[in-house]
Amino acid sequence: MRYEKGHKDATRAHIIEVASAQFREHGVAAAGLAGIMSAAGLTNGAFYAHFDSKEDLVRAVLLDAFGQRQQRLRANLEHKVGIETTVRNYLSARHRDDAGTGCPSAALVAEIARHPKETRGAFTEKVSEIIDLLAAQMSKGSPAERRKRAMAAYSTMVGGLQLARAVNDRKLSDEILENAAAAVVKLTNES
Amino acid sequence: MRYEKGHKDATRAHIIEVASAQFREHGVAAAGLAGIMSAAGLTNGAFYAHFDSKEDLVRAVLLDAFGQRQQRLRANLEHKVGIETTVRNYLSARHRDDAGTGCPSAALVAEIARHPKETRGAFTEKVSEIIDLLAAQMSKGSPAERRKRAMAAYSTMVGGLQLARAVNDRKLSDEILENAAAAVVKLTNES
DNA sequence: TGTACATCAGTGAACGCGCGTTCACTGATGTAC
DNA sequence: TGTACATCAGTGAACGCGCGTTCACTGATGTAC
Repeated sequence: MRYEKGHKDATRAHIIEVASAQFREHGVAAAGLAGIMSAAGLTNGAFYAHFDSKEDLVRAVLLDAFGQRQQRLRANLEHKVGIETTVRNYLSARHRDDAGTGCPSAALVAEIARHPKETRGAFTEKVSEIIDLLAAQMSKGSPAERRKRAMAAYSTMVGGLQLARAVNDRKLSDEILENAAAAVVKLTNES
Repeated sequence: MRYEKGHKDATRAHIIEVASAQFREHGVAAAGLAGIMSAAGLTNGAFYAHFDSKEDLVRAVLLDAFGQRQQRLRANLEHKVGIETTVRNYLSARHRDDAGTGCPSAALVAEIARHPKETRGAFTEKVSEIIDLLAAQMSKGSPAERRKRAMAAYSTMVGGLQLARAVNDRKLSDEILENAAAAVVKLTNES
């Protein structure tokens, strides 16, 4: 073999990594395959040795990006990090200003709603798992009540981050982050 | 004159109306000018008699669509409709299933964040006014406190509606709407 | 009153461009005999 | 051991297509003289 074992898998993972950042930063539609492949150090023709279509890549990116976020949430759970820390990190200036490595929901949710059902299915599954992880970080209430509050919490987090990103006024943007975070913290501390 | 007085203004308004629906339904990037113009009963060449560029149309659409929503909120205020009704209408199955006539923030916020600063400026101004109108509907708390809660409320509404639209599972989608609405109602009734 | 010209909303073909996708090809390696 | 062939990740040009934008033109009307 010309390439060592595992080379192709590594290349695939690298394409996903590059695409993941570009999708979250510029949106799926605005990130072209030629740009992604050249940023990955390859030519555009090689793409179809790894993926069936751009849509196939979108699905792979969603699973990968959400998977990374789940790992972080699981680590938080294991180290008994409070949900307030999770929420404050999410609704932070750093997260607002670095979409490329941030939450896939905040970056892509509206676009996903217009994608084929396979893509939406992958998104749905991951969002449901994220909601469960948020619920697991809460201390008070029954599991069912916690999941309900986690849905509201995630809605506020995703919406607040997006509004803070879109708004052209630093002060208003900071206020949205702060007030959304305060509301989520309050909500999650109830029983 | 070949056309009666006001004809051009009416045509412009009609293009904005058609574009407004298409942008909210398919996104700005996915809605092409040729498709918008032909849906408006015109040919693509006529576009530039009304707008400088697609970006110019985006700004006009934002001002118009938000303006319509402001009118409805002002009418609610005048008729002393409770904020619970506003919130329940926003986080409803009908609003979820009809993006074309719905909230421009929920449909376009992530895309707006990637647009030029003039467009973001128009968005910012309108979002700030919407937040004020939500705050005005609240009964308890000082104006400053109400505006803070309105920011959190709007974040939850925008995020919840988007998640409900993207998710591929009717039950989960309904739950997100319900739990986001319950959290917003609770938040807005506090002092 | 009749004719020549100006106005202007809208037409429709064309522009260059980047998109997702296809495909004949390359070239380094492993395998068969 | 030496040679012919198979494998396969990656190359790079080309495909048709739709995009935003431009522009010479149309044709019905109002205006000037």
